Amino acid sequence: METENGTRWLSDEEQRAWRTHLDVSRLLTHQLERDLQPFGLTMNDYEILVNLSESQDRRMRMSDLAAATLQSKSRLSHQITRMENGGLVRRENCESDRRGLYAVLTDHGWETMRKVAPHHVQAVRRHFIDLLSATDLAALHASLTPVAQHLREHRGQA
Amino acid sequence: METENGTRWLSDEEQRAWRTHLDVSRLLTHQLERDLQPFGLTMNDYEILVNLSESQDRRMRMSDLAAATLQSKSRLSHQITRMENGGLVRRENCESDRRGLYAVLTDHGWETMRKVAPHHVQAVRRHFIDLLSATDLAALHASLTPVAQHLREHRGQA
DNA sequence: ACCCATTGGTTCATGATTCAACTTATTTAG
DNA sequence: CTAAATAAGTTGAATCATGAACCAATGGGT
Repeated sequence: METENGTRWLSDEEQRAWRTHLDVSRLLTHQLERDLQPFGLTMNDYEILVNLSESQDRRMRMSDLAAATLQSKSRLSHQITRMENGGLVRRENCESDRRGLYAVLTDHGWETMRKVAPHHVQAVRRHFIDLLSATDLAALHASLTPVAQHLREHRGQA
Repeated sequence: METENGTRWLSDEEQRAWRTHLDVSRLLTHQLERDLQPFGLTMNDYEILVNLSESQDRRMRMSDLAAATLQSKSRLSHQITRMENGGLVRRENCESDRRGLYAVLTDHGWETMRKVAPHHVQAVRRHFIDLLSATDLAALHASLTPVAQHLREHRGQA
C-alpha cells in the first residue's frame, strides 16, 4: 500500500469509495439543479431562500448569509444582486452597524419559496433520501459529521 | 411527517443528514481545489489527466472522456482547449472515424501527473479517507453505490 | 482624542460554464 | 444509391464564479 517514494496510495476499495462519493456529489447537485430549473431557480438561489425564510424577520446580514451558505462575500454579493433583480430579495441597511446590510426576503420571495419547496423536497427524496434505509442514512450522517467538522476548521488555510 | 398538502417533508434527522452530505461535498471539493492550486491545476484538469494516464496509449476519444468525467461535450471541448494551451494535452484526429478526435496526454502532461498525484492523494487522505474507519468507508461506499447508479440512469431526462 | 488594524461589503477584470446553433461525417431506411 | 436522421465536436454569446483591490465604518490601544 506504500511505495518507495513514501506516498500512501489508495487501496482499490478506497479508490472506489472515493470515486463513488465524488460521482454522487456531482450527479446529485446536477440533478437537483435540473429539478429546480423549471422554477427559474438555482440551488444557490434556493439555499438563500431557505436561510432567509427560516430567519428572524426573514432577514440576515450579508456576512452571516455568506458564512451559512459557504460562499465568498464577493460571490454572495453578486448573487444577491441577481436575486434582487428577480424581485426575490431586497437589500436594507443596518442601523446598528452602518457598514452592514441585510438581505431581506420579499413577499414574492416568500411565495416562491412556498411554491417551490415541496418539489425540491420531493426531488431530494427521490434522488437521495428514499434510496437509503434509515440506518444507512444515520450511519452516513455519523461518518460524515467529523469530516464536515474537520473541513470547517481547516477552511481558509493551507 | 406528512402535511395536508401531501408533501412528505424531511424529518429532522433526514434534514441533518442531507445538509451534512451537501456541506461535505462542497467543502471537500473546495479544499481539494485549493490543494491543487499551487500546481496550477483544477480538479477538472486533474481528473482528465488521471483518465488519460490510465488509458491505452494515454489517449481517449473526446466523447468517452466527456462521459467518464460527467461533463458536457461543450464543456470538455473548452477544457481541452485550455489544457492544450497549457501543453498538458494535445488533440489528434481519429483514423477510423473522421469526425472523431483523441485527447492525448503529452509528455509534459504525464510528468505533471507524476509530480502532482502524490500530493493530491495525500490531500484526499487527509481530508476524507483517513477521517473514516475502514468499516465506515465500506458502509458509505455500499450505501452510495445504488444512489450513483440511480442518478446515472436518470441522467438526461425529467 | 487619534491612529491603525479589522470588519463589512462592493467592484472590476479575468476565467469558467452553459446552452443553442452550427459543421462535418456516419448510419439507417427505403 | 440516396435522403434523412443521428453522432462527434466546435464555436460564440451570455451567465456565473473568483480573487484582488478597493471604500467606508468600527473598534481598540495608547
